[in-house]
Amino acid sequence: MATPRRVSMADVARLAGVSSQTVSRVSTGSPDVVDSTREQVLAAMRELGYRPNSAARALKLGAFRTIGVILFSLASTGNSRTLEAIAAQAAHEGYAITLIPLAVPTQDSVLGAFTRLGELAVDGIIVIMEVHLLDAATVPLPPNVQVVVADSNGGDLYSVVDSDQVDGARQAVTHLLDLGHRTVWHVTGPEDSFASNRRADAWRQTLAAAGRPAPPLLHGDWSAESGYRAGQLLADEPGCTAVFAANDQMALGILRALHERGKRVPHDVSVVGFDDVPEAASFIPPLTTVHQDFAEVGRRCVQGVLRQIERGTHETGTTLVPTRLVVRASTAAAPPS
Amino acid sequence: MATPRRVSMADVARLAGVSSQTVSRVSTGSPDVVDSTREQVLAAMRELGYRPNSAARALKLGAFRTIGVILFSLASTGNSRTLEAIAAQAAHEGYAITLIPLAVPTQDSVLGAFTRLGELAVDGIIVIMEVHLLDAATVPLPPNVQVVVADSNGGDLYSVVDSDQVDGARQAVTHLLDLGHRTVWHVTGPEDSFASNRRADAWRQTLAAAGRPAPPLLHGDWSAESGYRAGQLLADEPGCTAVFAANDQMALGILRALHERGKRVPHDVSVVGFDDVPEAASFIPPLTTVHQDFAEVGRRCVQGVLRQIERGTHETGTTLVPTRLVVRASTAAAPPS
DNA sequence: CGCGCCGATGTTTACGTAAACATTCGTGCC
DNA sequence: GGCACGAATGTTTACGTAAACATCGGCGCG
Repeated sequence: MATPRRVSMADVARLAGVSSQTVSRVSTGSPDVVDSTREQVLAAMRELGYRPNSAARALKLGAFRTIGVILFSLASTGNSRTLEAIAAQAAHEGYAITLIPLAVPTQDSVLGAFTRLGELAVDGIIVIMEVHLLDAATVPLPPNVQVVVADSNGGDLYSVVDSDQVDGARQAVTHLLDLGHRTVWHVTGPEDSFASNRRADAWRQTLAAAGRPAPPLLHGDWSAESGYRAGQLLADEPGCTAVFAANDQMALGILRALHERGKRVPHDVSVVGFDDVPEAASFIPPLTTVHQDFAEVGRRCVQGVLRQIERGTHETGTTLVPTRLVVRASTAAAPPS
Repeated sequence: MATPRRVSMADVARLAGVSSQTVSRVSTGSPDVVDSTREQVLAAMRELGYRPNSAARALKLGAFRTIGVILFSLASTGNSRTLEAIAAQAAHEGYAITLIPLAVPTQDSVLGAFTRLGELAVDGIIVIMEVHLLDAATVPLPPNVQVVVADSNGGDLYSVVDSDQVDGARQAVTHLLDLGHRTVWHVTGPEDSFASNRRADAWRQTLAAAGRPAPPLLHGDWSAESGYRAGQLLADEPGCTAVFAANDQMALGILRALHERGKRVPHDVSVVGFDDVPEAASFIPPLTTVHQDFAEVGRRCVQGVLRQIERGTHETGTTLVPTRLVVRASTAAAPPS
């Protein structure tokens, strides 16, 4: 177990017959090294199996080429996919990702995560979470660390990247109205979710703009089970011919409830979801839903942080990634009344 | 933008009127500091907002309290959930997670990831991936970095943690046979997946042990769409009354195909899945499936790496996490023939 | 032909921490 | 009461890197 001391620049320098500073120059890609010397150094590196030590580099530079990602749960498709895109884009830019999962979504734990990331000397932070848990006044962030927030509400304090929830919901509702449905019922997500609230707001406004009455809101919690319960209620509403669910899981539950109660989709009731999870195309029937481009959200998060890191500026404002309605087989013209 | 130089131990020491070494002792929790002094130092830390610099600490100690996680995709529920558990457990043990996503699952890219993690001075590595991509002979791992592999085949070279695929598949098939089905069809995952292969092997062996003929294998790729295609074939097989799908997504596709062809589940055909994704309970009908405890897999991965890190030993062998059949409404007694 | 400039490389230093070693001081024991 | 010991704290040093500064040598130009 005797750890054979790591190969350092000094070792490489000795073998190559140059100073360690020249090795450093080669390592950082400085142009001030003549080709022949560079070759010699590279050869020595190869021979010794030299790996730069990022700890020493970080100590010297005060930066790690690392982005911290704080999130609460990976259980949702959206978070997973966003994280995956973040990781991929960061890797592409030569940055590593340090993941801080939060056991509970409280402000205290977010604070703790910021603290830990501060110690870890990350260059930037991406928070995948509702922003109401953040409060700039109490968060002791190192001043040179930049933050981008995904899946959140306001871009007042931080730079925010999000899917265009409002337009997605609008497309969904409009689609149903265009099919001749008199109005559209809505099953919403948890009350403390901004994404859920924005979708509900857009649903209400779209109905209002079309001069249609808004049926009472049904409350779910993103889970298929909660959608199932809502679906049972909807099945008993004789006037309900169109439902917009705030996500695909709840839509799945609604489909099952309607099926069990003998309501045919889309013949009797049309259903639209939100997210476009890969399985949505295989629901019974294949689900019409609003596609979110999580990969793009992740990419823009990384680009946003890196831009701020490079420029040393702090940005605010919201970047919206377009959503689009994917029409499948769960929606059809309203039944003749 | 003038970066106000970070607070260092020296600053704290000056304010507290002690040497920086004493600050270091307090910071590392050494017992050789008298309480009154410790209090003074802690007060100074609070006042200045001191944060230990993990880069310097890592440089000094040669270790980071960081675990690297290499994985190919987060798209699958299993990987996401496993990663989440890994992150949670690691955080609990005071370790950070550095995520390296692989764009392509080739040996070269795994090698590159190892190299990067080597530079990042991680203490251990967890690989969530098929192990056939690893080849100890060619992977230049720092000798003091420990590796644990999840979701893989052999524990010859590394310590492996996996769900008990074999027992899960056995339970699924046995359940169907016990219901009176003459035999069980199987829709398998991608050919290069060990998990998929093990489930298929166990399926075959369980049938053989029961003296039943094994129908031809149907090949899928984990996706619901591939399950749908397999389901279309199965719907045309008059003798097919029971199907075991290698994951829940494919089971979903099968359910849709059977539904479209007028086969009733479970009345005409019973279907069992694998994974127990949260939505499985809301499929039409609710899916009987094999539950995997991804959280436990993640936990054991972390525990395995940390144990090796602490002891400085290299372990091999496989740890199996139990799986269990969850019976819902997609399976029933075989129809009278 | 000599001077100055610039490109290539070497030397020094600092980053923040913790181990190793040094020092101080009080206490107990002979 | 002096001496040895050990607990508490201070001093020195090294970890590996890269910036800042120093040096060296060659080449162009007057």
